[in-house]
Amino acid sequence: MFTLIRTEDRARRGRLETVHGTIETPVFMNVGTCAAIKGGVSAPELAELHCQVELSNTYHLHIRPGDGLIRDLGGIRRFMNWQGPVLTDSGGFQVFSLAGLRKIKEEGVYFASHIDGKRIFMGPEESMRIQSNLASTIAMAFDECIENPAPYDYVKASSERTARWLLRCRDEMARLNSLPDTINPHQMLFGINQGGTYDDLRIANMETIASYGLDGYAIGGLAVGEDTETMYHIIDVVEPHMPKDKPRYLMGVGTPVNILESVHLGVDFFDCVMPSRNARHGNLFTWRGKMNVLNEKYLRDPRPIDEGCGCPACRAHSRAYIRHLIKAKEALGMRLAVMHNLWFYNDLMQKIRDALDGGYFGQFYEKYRVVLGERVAD
RNA sequence: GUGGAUGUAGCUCAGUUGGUUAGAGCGUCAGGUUGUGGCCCUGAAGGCCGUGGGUUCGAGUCCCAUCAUUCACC
Repeated sequence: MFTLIRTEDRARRGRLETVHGTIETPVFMNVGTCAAIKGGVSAPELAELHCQVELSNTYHLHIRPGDGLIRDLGGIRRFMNWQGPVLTDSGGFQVFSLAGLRKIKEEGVYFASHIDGKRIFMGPEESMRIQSNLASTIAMAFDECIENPAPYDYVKASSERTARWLLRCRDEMARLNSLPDTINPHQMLFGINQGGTYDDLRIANMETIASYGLDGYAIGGLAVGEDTETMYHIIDVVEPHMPKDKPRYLMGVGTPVNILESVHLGVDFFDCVMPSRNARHGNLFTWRGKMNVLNEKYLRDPRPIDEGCGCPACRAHSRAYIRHLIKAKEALGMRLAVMHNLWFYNDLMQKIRDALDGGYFGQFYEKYRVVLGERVAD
């Protein structure tokens, strides 16, 4: 059940109630591909970082350790001891970004595992069955994610096929949810909009899938090669055609500024590997902009990463220490950096929600769309 | 002490029969990273080629001496 609490122009303050807890939106979902946040942050610690929704991945968990095993152990939430909601990505993106030797047909995709090269088939029904076994709160539709730019005719054929796959996802999900031994019989399904960088294909696709009456709608196929202005343009074009009373999810995006701009355009859900991946290489986010803590100027800097930050790294450790740990490839260095960035992203979303609640999101947006994209001065 | 081997970037090493401005990997410095393969990409700085002499139009390369490191044998 999704409720719009307040809007300011196109920006939305909402609430999604699920069987695994309530999600306050706009929200950033913390990416834990293999039922783990890379960098060594456990699920209970994730809660301390104010994470609301954990994101895991169908493709990776299907290959290892296997969705049957996770089902036997009570589903992914029990497996990783995460109390809150979980969103599982369908595997569509990974099939196209990781797997080798793929062959796309109407029934689904034939591809080779990136772990051992084993031949695997995944289609809409397989993806739904895996996600049902994982027993996530929200399942994503199985789609084809096309890199931009791509030829018009190919994008048209592909997005139409993805829409046909979506109906099969919906039907299979309904069947699985009605089975007596399903772990989460209330599993939700989000459809995914495709259409590359072509306005007419995006709109046609969105209008088609909006009629399917799903639990939420995602914009996929962005931040995959096109420039940032094109990405904003597509969101701007598609958003008016998305159901107002359903959550909107922009997949795989993005930088703090990307998120701010997209909330401004009416998006509710986000996920991105950026806070964790960048953290592992010393790129940290602060309220005064971006920082590379590996820079030599931080060699003897006794200050925390971001003064005023309440994260476990900033409460206890200096820039000099964290710089040393990452350079020495100590696991603790990555862990502290990842915790900081996840805390920052969750804090960013909290402040966005506060601004929407307080009716000053416009001012907040104008101020931070500039600051957050800059590099910290000192 | 005798004989051999090796000395080139911070480290490990390429460098053709002597021929433009001496290269690579790693490290360092600085960018990038968007539904995650603990990756990957881009750029930059950094050299009296152990030292001194010689041969030559021209030497990292050939010759002599010397120093250092190292191995073998006394």
